[in-house]
Amino acid sequence: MVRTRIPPSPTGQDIHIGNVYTALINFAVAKNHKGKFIIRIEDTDRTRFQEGSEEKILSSLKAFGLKYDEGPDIGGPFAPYRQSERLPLYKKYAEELIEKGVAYYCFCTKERLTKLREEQIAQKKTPKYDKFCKGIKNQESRMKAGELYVVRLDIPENKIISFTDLIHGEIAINSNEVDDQVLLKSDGYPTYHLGVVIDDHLMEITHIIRAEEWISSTPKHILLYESFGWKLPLFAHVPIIRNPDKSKLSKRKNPVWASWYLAEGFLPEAVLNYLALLGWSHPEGKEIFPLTEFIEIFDLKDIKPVGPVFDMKKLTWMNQQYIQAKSDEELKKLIINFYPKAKELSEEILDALMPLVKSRMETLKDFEKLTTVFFAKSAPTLSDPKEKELAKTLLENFSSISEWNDAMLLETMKNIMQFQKIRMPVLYKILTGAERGLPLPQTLAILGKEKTISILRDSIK
RNA sequence: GGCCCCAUCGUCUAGCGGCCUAGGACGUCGGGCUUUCAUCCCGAAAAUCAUGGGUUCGAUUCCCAUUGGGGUCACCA
Repeated sequence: MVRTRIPPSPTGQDIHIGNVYTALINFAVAKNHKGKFIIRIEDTDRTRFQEGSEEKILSSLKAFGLKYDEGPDIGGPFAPYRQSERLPLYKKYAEELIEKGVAYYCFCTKERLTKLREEQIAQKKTPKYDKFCKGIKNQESRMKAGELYVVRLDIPENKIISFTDLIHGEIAINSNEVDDQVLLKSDGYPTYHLGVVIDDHLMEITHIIRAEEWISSTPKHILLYESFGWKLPLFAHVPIIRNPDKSKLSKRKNPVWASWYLAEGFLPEAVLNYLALLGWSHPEGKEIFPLTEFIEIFDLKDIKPVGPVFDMKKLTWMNQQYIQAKSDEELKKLIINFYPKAKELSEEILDALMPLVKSRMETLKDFEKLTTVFFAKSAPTLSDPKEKELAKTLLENFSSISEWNDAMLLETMKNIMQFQKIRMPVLYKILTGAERGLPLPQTLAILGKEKTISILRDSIK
């Protein structure tokens, strides 16, 4: 049984879009193998903990359609799925490591650690803990005296630790490059390294699929698995999504929160489709395909190890494609849901608007600015005398239209344009305030004669 | 800086030794359609396959080096 997971930490206002990408891959691998996709909240950093973050993360995941089989809010056979609720476990395993002699207590103060690091940096050496506390005397009495301590992993010297990454292949790192990582913090919480390994094992995770930035700490994890005598899971490090300047996608340079994309009117399935195309391509060269199809044909080994740049332009195009593929009825629902004010319009108007609006929306947000004329309470008065004159002409001509439909309106407008030697944008400006927009005759036909006339009256006041 | 990962049009990518005078998509620029703007359709520009060495009858494809980019070096994940 394939089991994958993502371990978000509730330290931000929402889930990072890069994590949505990782979640997508985890989800696809699990579902492709008819396995389970799990969410485990890694809330072990009390200083960075943010209230409400977990709820937001979970709701975003749901909004994107990445339905998880086990998680903190829905439970599962390996509950609890929140690390803060599993504290005794980590302590127990940390002690086991001490007993086995592969970890040790450390009483070093922040000050000593800082000083040590500064010295090492001054000597142009890689900062590393000097194992000062390894085998130190009086441990018990110091602990009893209330001294703070941590548990550190005792990294062996000069040992090659290698593993096969499903995306990168063989990766070997010398243990000399690895620091004696703190496993259990002085507040009793585990660090990421202890927490993931224990929980991934206990929760029977088969594939560790995470971002590439974790490659360098994988040796620590492997050492832990070996120390516990546990079977190693499969590792796959997916590329890190980049800013246009190639640096790691960050909120300073790009919108990164999942809900931002939703709030901007991007469709979840479009975002997922776009994400799927990063580092991976459809065997038939398809650009647009549903999640179900992706799940069916996706294979981890086909992911390219290169860090792709996040291209908002292509995402926007993708979104537009998805909007166009919607039926009028579906689109209407999406719009009302996104922009509740749309309900002020009658069902009839909304229905008539859909085909007009569909090919002109890149995001759901675009509906608002495309349809302002329908929501305007009164039209602004024109100041330009020429425009005013034109408005009068329109008023006269429109008033005499007996059959108020787009064909008649177009005919009338064409005549005026020809006679006045003007182009369409001029009429747009007068009637809608903008120089372009939805097809004018249709717009006015939907608006109705009465409203159109009143706009023109207002404008020449 | 040490270590690790990576390297095909501006961007996402196809390519897994000969089919490549390198294909597709986004974007860009032309054109068509047309009542504006879009959609849609057609076309164009755009990569000396980072560079230099090998291996081979033959390298975008394999190997090495260099260069460049990224990641990582916390009681954060």
